Amino acid sequence: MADLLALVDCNNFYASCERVFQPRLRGRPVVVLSNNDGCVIARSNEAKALGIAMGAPWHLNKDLFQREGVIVRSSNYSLYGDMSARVMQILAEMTPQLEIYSIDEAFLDLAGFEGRAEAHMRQVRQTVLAWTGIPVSVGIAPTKTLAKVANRLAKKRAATGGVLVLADEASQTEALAQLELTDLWGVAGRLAQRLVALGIASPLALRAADPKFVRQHCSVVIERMVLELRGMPCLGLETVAANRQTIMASRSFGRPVEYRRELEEAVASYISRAAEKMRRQDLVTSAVTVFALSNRFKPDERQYSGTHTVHLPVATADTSRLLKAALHGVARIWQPGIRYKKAGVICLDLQPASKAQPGLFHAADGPERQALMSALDELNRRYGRGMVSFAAAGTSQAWSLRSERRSRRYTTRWAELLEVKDGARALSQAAGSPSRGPDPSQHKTP
DNA sequence: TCTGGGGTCCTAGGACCC
DNA sequence: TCTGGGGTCCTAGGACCC
Repeated sequence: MADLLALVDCNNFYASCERVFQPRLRGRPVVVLSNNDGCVIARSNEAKALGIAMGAPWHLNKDLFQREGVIVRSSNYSLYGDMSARVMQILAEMTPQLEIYSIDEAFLDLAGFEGRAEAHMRQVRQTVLAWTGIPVSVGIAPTKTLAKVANRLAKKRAATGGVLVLADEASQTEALAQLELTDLWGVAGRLAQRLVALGIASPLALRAADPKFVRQHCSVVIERMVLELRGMPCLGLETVAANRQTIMASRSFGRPVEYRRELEEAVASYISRAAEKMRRQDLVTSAVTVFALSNRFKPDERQYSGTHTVHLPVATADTSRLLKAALHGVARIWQPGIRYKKAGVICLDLQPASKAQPGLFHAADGPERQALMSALDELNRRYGRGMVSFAAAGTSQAWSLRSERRSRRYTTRWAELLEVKDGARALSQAAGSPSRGPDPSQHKTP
């Protein structure tokens, strides 16, 4: 039999956290609201029983909340982050391998617990509850997708005592028979519609589907899902946290924004938040996306979604440099006459500041560019395509060495990249086009 | 008047290369 | 200059998750 893994999921996490510190909330309907108190992002079981939906806008439900005596809390992310760390700490102490999947979920490797997986996880569940006050549910199965299924049913069926094992095909079949397509992890409305159109109307039908067929008509994601439902693991346990790829800062506006100045001010504050986050994590970015959207809830207003990415000559987490780039982005996407509802910035292509790669070789259009293009060909021949790439930056063209992370499939080491960089500079100079970008050798990485 | 914020992965399609 | 196939890279956008 395949190794088992467990999914531990905190019940109604944010609502449970509030209860830990306010015992009077126990047994009563509790909801937690999003940042601007805009909509519901967590509900206690009692609140769910009242029919309050996830994401329900507060302003449309105020009356209901009042009538039913629902206790409404603003979110307190530092509290939730702290509680999460305590829960994860306990899980890590009780099982050797785990993947922290989100603030309130973790996958645990149960290899080595043969024959006592369920008993062990009941023990874990009791310990977490006793030491933190947070109730959790546990699903145990051979694959992540089935563990999600088990977890969902463990939450729903009181008789399970919060732990459900789906180790064999018979129990898996029985479980899947009770679910809708959209109960599966990774299937939401659109995908479910597509599957139904293909004649696949239930989780059991999906399990029985031909993997190649669903890949052809949907995607490789669904193909994997079919195999996972059959108990064949396609999604491994990622015990080492992957490096973050993007950092975003965005907000909805309390009232529509109609002046460019206002949008610029908002973007400036997002940039400073994002830059702060990056510096805290010792990261730098080499491209910033700016976006701004109209109000999608007002179909009679003109709809607009503007987005523009600005490539930076040097990877940085410096607020003023990022701001300059972002304001350039605002200039590109600004449309007068739009009532903007939301905007934000996304810092892409994150790299550790200590390993940040310096160096872009700016080139003008025209003959110089031709010369650099042939230099690029030469580099591609020498080092393989993709090592040296070409990026548009405003009206000029920029040469950039791709980050080690982006080009990991070329398995190139840092020393070799330096060699490529020097080669590129030598070539561009030989081609009669002095590099006008910052001199990479002068650039001090922090 | 009031409807979250922060992520990931995948695909399609165009540009460009050999 | 044209032809075509095979390939990479980039971006936008869709879909999903918590």
